[in-house]
Amino acid sequence: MPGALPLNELAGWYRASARDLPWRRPEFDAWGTLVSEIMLQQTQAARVAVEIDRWLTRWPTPADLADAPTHEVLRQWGTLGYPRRALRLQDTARAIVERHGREVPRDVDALLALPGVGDYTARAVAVFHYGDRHPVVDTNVRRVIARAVHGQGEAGPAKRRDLADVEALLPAEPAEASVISIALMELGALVCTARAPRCEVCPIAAACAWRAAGYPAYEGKRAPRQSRFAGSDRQARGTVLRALRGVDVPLTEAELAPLWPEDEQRERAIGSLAADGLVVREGGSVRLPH
DNA sequence: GTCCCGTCTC
DNA sequence: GAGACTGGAC
Repeated sequence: MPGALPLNELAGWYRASARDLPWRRPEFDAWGTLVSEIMLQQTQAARVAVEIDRWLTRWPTPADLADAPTHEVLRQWGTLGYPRRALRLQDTARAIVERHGREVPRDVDALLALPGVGDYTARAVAVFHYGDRHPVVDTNVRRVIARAVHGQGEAGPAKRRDLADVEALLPAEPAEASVISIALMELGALVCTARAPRCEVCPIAAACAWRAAGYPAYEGKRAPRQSRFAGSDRQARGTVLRALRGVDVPLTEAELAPLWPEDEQRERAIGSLAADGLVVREGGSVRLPH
């Protein structure tokens, strides 16, 4: 087992170099933290940063979002991507109102039970807002640990085991553990990046097992190649939903047809959007849910 | 064109 | 464990 990470160097680097992001402001409450973490699941921080304040101004509490018309929630979600997250966020707001007395739960298992909240998001809220001690493991953290601790260039597919691995290297004190978790994420986002790591400015380069081994090429399993977006069902779904966000009336199949001329794929896209609850078919028309 | 990268479903 | 799911950056 390689030596321990220099945690003091890492924490010091974070304090000096962290980006000034809205959700790191001290006045961000538990709800704001949860909303921002859901948005950050699939979307770059810079894009979330320009949307989060507008969202929280409109729906400052779970009760406000629970009562909102779903079509307005989808419109406000805009082009953040993966709009099923917006539906699940509203479902989560309703669950918080109904099951948790309008307060975002602190307990990790209660958070995990909320729709759209998985291993990363549940612990991010418990750690970054409530200050509890848990491993917060996203892809950045897994890559940093893979390199610095295990001497591997890449992390390979996510495993449950990763949580225990990270937990083992966190300081015992919850506040210190929280800083290390956020610092590992920030290091992976800014310095220990996937494609062009900037080892010359890395605060833990001297202890990095991958660097010490001479940057061996990664031999393990890789995530499968992502299929093409152009011409995909994903693109067709996005095209239909974008059109519906832009109007406040249902669109007929005839109005949608020119936007995605291939009939079979357009129908499949509308059908899968309806199955997800993102659109409603009514007669020969398609609309956003009320 | 390639990469990004958490949750859910199967 | 594998694949679906968006839109934008590079």
